[in-house]
Amino acid sequence: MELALSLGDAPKPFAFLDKTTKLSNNGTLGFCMGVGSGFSGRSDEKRDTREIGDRREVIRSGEGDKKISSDPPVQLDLLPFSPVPRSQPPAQLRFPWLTDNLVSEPGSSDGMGRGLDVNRFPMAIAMDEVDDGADLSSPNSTVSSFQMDFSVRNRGRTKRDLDVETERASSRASDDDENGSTRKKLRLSKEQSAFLEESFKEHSTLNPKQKLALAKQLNLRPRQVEVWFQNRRARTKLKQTEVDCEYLKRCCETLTQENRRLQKELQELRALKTSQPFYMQLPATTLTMCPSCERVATTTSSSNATGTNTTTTTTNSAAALSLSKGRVYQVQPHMHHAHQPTS
DNA sequence: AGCTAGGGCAAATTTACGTCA
DNA sequence: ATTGACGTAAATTTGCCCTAG
Repeated sequence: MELALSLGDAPKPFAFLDKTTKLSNNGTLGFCMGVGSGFSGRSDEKRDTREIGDRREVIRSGEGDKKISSDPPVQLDLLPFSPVPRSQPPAQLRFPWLTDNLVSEPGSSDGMGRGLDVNRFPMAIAMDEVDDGADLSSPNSTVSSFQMDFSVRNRGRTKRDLDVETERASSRASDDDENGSTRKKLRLSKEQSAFLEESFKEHSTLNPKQKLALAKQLNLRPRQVEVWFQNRRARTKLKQTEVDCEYLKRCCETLTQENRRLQKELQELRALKTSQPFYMQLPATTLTMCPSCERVATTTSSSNATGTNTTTTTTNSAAALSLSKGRVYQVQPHMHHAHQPTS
């Protein structure tokens, strides 16, 4: 059995999962389990990641160019997962609502565009590190769907509610920046969290500009945004691990049941062999499993007046096993046979 | 090629906050 | 109203990897 570890890699549902589910429903189990490890595993593993299409493959240096299976069976669909590979400089990822919000809207008094009006925050945060470079504004940018959703979501709440909530978080952050003494831990407001969550759905990692833009947008320190994304990735991985664990448990149970069933069958066959010795008079049949093609060759030896006659037929293992039931047979492992052409 | 500094990330851990009995 | 336990999220620490100089 091959276990390929690949936690939460692909953003799409797994075809493999459907397959294994089907198999399980039939009371059998596919002997190929992949359990994902999307965050490239432990830190002590040398790793490299590369994006191929919308797929991300994890390559560990200790394994040469061997790739971990990219088809894990159970995927908790929590991940956006199209992170920027380390090996290449982060391309400008699309954050449509960000790019818009960073550009002063013509006719907009606050200059922050639509959506979260962070200018309502009384405390200005130290954003001198924010690069006001032109890269942040895209000529093709449009109002993002999230921004629309964000506004809709807040519609039921009063302006005062939002102000109070976000002010609490941001003012605490600003206080910390200012006095620099004891750093109080702040809870992000629901709006800030939701915004970060939406960003995370777009991209689970941020390049520096996106980080700064998000920080500015939410009136947080860039470090806070960075930490939030780190923790979010950790949470996602934890959840995925739990899901994988559950899946493996079920696999284990199924395999145990199958093992019991086979043991029982074996016992029955043995009992049959001892209770009905007349079967021994039948010509002995040798089942030979070819390790490469997994075909079973049955060799029947019979004696006649002129000598021993041996015939060999090749069939697939399932058929051979079903034929062999109720019949005395010998199993000879590792006997190579000449592959006969199959029609 | 080897070295170093800087940055980013994962993992582990700590700490502060919010909730509930 | 207070308190302690507990869960969770924010923040910190540590160590590794990668890249640029």
